[in-house]
Amino acid sequence: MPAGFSVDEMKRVDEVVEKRRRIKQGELLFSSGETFTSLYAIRTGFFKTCVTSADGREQVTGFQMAGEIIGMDGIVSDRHNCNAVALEDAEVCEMPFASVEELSRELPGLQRHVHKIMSREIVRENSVMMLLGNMRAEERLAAFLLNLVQRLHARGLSQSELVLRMTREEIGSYLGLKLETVSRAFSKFSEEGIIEVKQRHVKIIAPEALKKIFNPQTYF
Amino acid sequence: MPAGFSVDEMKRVDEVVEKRRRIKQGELLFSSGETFTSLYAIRTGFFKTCVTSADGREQVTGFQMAGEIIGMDGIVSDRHNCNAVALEDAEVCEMPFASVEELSRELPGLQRHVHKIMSREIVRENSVMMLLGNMRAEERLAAFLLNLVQRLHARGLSQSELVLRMTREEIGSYLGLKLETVSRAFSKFSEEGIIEVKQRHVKIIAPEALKKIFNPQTYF
DNA sequence: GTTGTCACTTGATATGTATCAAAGACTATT
DNA sequence: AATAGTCTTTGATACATATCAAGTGACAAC
Repeated sequence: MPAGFSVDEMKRVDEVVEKRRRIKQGELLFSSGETFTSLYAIRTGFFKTCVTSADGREQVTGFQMAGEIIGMDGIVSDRHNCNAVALEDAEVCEMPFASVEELSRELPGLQRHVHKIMSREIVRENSVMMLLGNMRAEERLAAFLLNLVQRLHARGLSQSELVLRMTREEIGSYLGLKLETVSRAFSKFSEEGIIEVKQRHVKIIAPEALKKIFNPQTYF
Repeated sequence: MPAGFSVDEMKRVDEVVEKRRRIKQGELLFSSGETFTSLYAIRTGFFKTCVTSADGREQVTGFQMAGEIIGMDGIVSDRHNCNAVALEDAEVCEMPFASVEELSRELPGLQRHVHKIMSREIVRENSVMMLLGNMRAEERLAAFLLNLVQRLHARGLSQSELVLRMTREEIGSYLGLKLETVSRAFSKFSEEGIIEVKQRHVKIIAPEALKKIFNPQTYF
């Protein structure tokens, strides 16, 4: 994944990948409390990560797709601090963190890459905090949809059509809303002709309108 | 800060600290968009970090005190992605990130330490997401107070008394509440004899009651 | 001591989202 | 093709927090 490596270096990075692991839909890649050993690069499939409070409330902390790295929550305490659940059949590369650290001591490019991945996660969570703390339901959903298509488009998929891998409840958990509120926001967007929704199939008709909802001030 | 170094190693870690910088109350240590060069270790004082949306809404993303590291948001894009504001006169150590990376390639202990700090921030933000997404006003404030005293106590200060360095509005921004709601929650706790509040001076009378509010299920 | 400013508290009301409830739509199983 | 189960939509109502407004208290400057 990191660019700018020689053939030899690339080979060594490849060797860090210990093995591939297949995860079926609904299964856990890792769970909270489990000993941390590895980061995982998602090759195919779609995950959610979530934390659970002592009294059982669940908060989805992110949705991850092919090419993204999960497991960094485990580094601090040598135990995972969240659950990672496959939302569709998935395949990941297991990268023992000790090997990642060892090799990144030798390859500054890899080291920098690891740092950037963790920093990106911090910055992403900052913007989720902004969503949860300041935005209204429709703004949250607009931001969520725009973020999803943008990431899917970066993977060669459509800019305008997407298939949601998660339920309304999971979207709601991520956005700090109840599933009914998510459903109503979808319906509202649909009525306004901004999107077309058919179950989990979403077609974005008016991306500009979504952006306007997400961030009204930019448009006056 | 990291333990388990030899005298020589400790000396080299010390050398990474380029210079000290004093920040007056209300001033910025760094701001969003600014070029990222360094992490900062807080020696004394108290900071908030916050992000601002395009339409001017502000979200406080954290409060940081002596011994904590800020600036990791800047690594991913070589630009800072949040503002760091001193809430009281402060002194920080500037640690050029290039030097940190260089030295941590030689000292596995330092490397691990850097990784843990970033992972800790990811995990912290996960629990803030839980707060913002699932908890009610009083639960949020209870969690906030418990977290603050716990961190202050770890620095040798009282377990039960604290002086807030931030306004009700800043607490509210962090917790996704309006300042009036924060104020009402303080008053409620005070009426119930859980805390004593006198402006920014807070005395925790019944920590168990706070813990119970934060997490009702644990107590039945 | 007086004035001004800013932070905070408290009350009344408004509003957005949650909750409760029921029905409809899709998927998987048999 | 029928059935069960899950997910989703929609309506009616409840509730927590926001908003608006006024007043109080603390601190700094003069």
